[in-house]
Amino acid sequence: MQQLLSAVKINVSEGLYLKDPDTSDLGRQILTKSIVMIDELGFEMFTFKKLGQEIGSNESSIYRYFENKHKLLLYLTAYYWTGLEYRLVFATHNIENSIKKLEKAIEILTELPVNFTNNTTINQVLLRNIVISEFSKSYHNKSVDTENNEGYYAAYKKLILRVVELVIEVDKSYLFPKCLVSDMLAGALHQHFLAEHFKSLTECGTSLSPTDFYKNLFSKQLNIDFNDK
Amino acid sequence: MQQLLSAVKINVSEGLYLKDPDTSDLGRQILTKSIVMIDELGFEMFTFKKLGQEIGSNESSIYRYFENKHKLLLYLTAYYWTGLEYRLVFATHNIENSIKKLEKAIEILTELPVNFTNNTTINQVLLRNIVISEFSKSYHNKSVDTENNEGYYAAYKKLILRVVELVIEVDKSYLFPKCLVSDMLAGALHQHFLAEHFKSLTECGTSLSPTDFYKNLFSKQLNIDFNDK
DNA sequence: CTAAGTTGATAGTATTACTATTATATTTGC
DNA sequence: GCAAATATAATAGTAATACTATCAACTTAG
Repeated sequence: MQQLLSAVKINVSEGLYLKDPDTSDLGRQILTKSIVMIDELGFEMFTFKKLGQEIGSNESSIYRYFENKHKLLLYLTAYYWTGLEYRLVFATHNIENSIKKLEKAIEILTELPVNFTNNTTINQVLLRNIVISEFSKSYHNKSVDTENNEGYYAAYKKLILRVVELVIEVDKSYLFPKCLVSDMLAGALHQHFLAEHFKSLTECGTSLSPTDFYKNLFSKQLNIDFNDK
Repeated sequence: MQQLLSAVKINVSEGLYLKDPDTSDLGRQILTKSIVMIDELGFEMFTFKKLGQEIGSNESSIYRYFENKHKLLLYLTAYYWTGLEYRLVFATHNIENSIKKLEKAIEILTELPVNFTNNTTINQVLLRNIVISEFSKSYHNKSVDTENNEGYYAAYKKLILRVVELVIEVDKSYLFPKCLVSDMLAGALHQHFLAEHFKSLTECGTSLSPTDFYKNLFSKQLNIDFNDK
């Protein structure tokens, strides 16, 4: 399975780049180092000039891959959500029981990842940090509707709707499957953030995790028991 | 009550401004117009220079009130959360039944506001729009821990912890009161945003609202019925 | 009436977010 | 092995941002 995953090439919406960064050394270096630098500096302080200096390349060369840093962020987050969906599909495809399936889905969407592929270009752990802190900035802007039309959020939406199907499978009568799943996906990021910076606002920490919270939440919402055999 | 509320002066943490904007004409104009402009342009496109031009004043004069636009955003959002807490306290203080109390709290925290005070400086409706789109940006940055220590998020935390108390009053045995409330407060903003820009990811829209979702959520989590008499 | 405080106007700096141009490598196709 | 195409590097330049500093003008309080 590990090998299977490492062989998967994750495709990201073409509008997000000018030139596919996964087809050249420089492109892959842009991905690798931008993740490290955005994690380190935060998105606002991160610039293409600084990135160029880090990778011993030139600002203008980076602009040939990405129109601007916002598009790069969209690329990285789309990559993240697509990767999560792959994981979800692989991890659940051979589970028969739909409750067990949903349980697995919750785990995958709420847990912090380890580096789950052998991909050496993209550091999954740092990428997850970026998604926690920066993803909401990618859609909280005035061009969100245009960008949504361009399909830049397709990976995120697809992932949510896939889990919505699982929820419906478990409880057809539940009124808010979309709210519940979209709440969980954004909420899990938020709870991880609170656990790090606003400890007084969450029970999540060393003994309890967002996964525990959302499993409990889902089981009561859908009137199911994840501990049943 | 309306008069009582309009007489309330909302105090915001002193570190957020260099000079209290509520003590001069220019200061109040900064508040009034910045809300309109941030709502219109989005926070990134909003600048003190443009604001100065709008209110017929000078960039440098605005800098005498706020160190930078980030501090202004923190001021505005702190003002918003403080105002919400006032509303919550006034609306629940004469309710005996703790379930009814919690129900009221959910309504206040998840509904879109009308202009609930006579305050002519601050447009509550626009301010709420700003909170929906921009609040998460205010804490998603590298100085969040310092700013948290300075008390810049005190209003937000106080509000959450007040509702956490209500949850505990209703169900002492529930494991995740803080998660539940912090999830709701961020989640309600998120659901309103989805309803506007990602309709496929939420049931919230014309017939169902975030309030409906979270009332349903809380009632199942805490095993209570908001429709009981 | 004077002193203190408030505002306005102007100027200046470093940085950002690009675009354009040209030179130099490197790859590839034949 | 060479020409052509492509990729990268280097440099320069622009408009805008996010400030800081200075000084003059006006307002207000004692």
